[in-house]
Amino acid sequence: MKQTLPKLVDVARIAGVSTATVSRVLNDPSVVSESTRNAVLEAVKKTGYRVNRAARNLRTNTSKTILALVPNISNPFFSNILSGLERELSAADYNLLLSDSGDGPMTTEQIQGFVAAGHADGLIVLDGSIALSDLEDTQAVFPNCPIVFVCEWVHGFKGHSVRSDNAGGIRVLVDHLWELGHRRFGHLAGPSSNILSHERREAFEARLSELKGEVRPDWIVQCDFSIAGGLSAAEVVKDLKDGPTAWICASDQLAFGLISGLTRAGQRVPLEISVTGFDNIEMAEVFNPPLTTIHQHRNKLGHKAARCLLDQIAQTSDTSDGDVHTLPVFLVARESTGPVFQA
Amino acid sequence: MKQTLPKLVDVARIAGVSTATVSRVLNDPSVVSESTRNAVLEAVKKTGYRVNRAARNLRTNTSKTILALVPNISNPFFSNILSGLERELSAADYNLLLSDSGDGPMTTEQIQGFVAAGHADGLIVLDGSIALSDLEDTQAVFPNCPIVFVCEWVHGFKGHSVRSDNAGGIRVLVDHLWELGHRRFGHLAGPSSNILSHERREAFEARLSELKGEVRPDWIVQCDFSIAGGLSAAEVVKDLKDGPTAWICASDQLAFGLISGLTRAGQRVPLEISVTGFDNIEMAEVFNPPLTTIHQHRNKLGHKAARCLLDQIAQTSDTSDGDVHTLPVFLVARESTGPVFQA
DNA sequence: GACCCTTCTGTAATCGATTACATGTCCTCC
DNA sequence: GGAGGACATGTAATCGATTACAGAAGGGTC
Repeated sequence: MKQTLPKLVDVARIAGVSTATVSRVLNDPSVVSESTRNAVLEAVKKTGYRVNRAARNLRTNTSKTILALVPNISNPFFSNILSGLERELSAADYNLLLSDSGDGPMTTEQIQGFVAAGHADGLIVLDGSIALSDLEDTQAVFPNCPIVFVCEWVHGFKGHSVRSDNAGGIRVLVDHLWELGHRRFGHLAGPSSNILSHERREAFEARLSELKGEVRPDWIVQCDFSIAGGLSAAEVVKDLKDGPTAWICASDQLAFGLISGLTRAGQRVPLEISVTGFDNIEMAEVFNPPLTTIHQHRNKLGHKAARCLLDQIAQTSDTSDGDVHTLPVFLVARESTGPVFQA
Repeated sequence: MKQTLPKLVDVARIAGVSTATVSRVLNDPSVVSESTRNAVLEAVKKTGYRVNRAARNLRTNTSKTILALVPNISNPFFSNILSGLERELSAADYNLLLSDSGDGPMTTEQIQGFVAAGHADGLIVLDGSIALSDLEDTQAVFPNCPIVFVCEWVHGFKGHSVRSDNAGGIRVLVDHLWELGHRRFGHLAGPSSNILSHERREAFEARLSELKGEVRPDWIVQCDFSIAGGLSAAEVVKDLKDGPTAWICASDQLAFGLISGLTRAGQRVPLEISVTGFDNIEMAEVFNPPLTTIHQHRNKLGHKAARCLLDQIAQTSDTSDGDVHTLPVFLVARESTGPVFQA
């Protein structure tokens, strides 16, 4: 019953050639004459031969595998990026190995363990909480294993990085609300450890300053990026006297939580308070009220990162250090924002 | 610069033993005397040695890798299951290889290509649209590669399968609405090709019949599982004269779409129409109105499937065919359902 | 005809681990 | 003292592909 799989040598025997020739037909067909090539291909078909990846990997010292480090796979935002990644990689005949970095940042040990274990040809990192030194150690030990960041990134890291125009998005949101007459702005920021939180918060403060608006530190609330974060922020925020008339949230999920909490507390969005999100996840359109937010091209982020990594693998020259690819974003104005409330 | 990685033979030289002994220390420490074991471990530490997986895989004919076939990675419902999977697998020192089966069911060729390519030790399938014959072919060619279905499944397939109690969930929903006084029920079903659609639809009809309720085929609308599906169903449904007072949707996303569409059309949920979902995704709690739905333990589904697969890999005896593990679900009653409308 | 080039194919070493088998040592027991 | 067993370790074959190198065959030029 346990019929062993056909091997290269079986194909060679049937085709009446050497293993070297079979291998050449598979890897570089042009160097083999047409007649032998056809004979070999026929033998391949007849035997149903498939290359043993382990053997090839051992010999060529590659794995045709890319490892993705994700802080939390179950986050729908990441899954969209993975989808883009997977599509691009599988088109290039690469496999996608997935690893959830779980709670807390990963250590050098873990990263290198993963690389060595999966023998990955490259790393896609969606987790900006990794220490710079760990990354540099990894690069030192595996100089031929390029690392590309998507969405998040790490300051000072020399390597490619693909991200959305976070600051631009926030700026557009502030402007949108400003034009609607809002002057008192609040911000639900992401966790302080997160680079996107910083980026968005800074952009928020900067744009507000440019417009000569008031930046009130007590109107900047730090939460995690989840719905629950938004809900608990609402508890704090709902009782503010003369509080913000507009809240800019660092993610759609935060915005959902906030709106939900405010609504329960009897406040009307957008009539009394305007709220914006960031990401434009699918839900934003059907939420009640439909959410004004910033659209990120998540699939494209994944695509681009994959391309970027594959390019680096292809060209052995690693001269290209530190390109930052920033993808544009755009405002999707829906009904969670409106003119400032006239009592 | 390109310092080659330390190999087994390097460790052996430094520890003053043979490669066989080093290998034994790494794989079955108990057979080696304590003194040599310590010497070897020290040498391992000193060199920073890590086993070359490709070599090991080649020699042992295993890969310590599980391949997950997912219909659509970007679906947040799946990503939660993946998360459970990943956690369990990585705890057992297995890798998770991800493959998006994309549009349309996969062919034998593709499946086997993936198995052979990734040289997976096992398969987790979340896609019920694969043909039975393709699965059986795969089992014939790779008898040592167990296949476990999660969430979805394929009729007639001999093998383990982990799923939620879909019928039970629907039954509870019908009863819940029945008790609220509803007698005219509609159902937004998933795509006809999907096994869950069937299961849930049949349970819907069965329970309604048991209660001596009326099953109206024209009140059963087929959509895909997406938000967009619910929105377009709303277009059809909103103009029904004396239509259902309660809609049971085959997924939360459908319910969101439906509620959103109905609300836009001026109908009030739950005052005039009650709507239920299925899944209890995070969003259900903060949706407006909060969604009455069935909670599925998605993480647990992933966990269980992984355990199930690992168990099969561990025991070489493949006597165990066809266990179905059904996980319980429960009703989460929120505000999208209410007593039947009295005009 | 001699020489060289091009084109195609075969031989055999190699990647880095695992493991069957052989060997050696030491201990126990009759 | 010798047989037998338990335990620890080493030797070398092996997994299945890739590829450097060598060799053969054919063709063109002087």
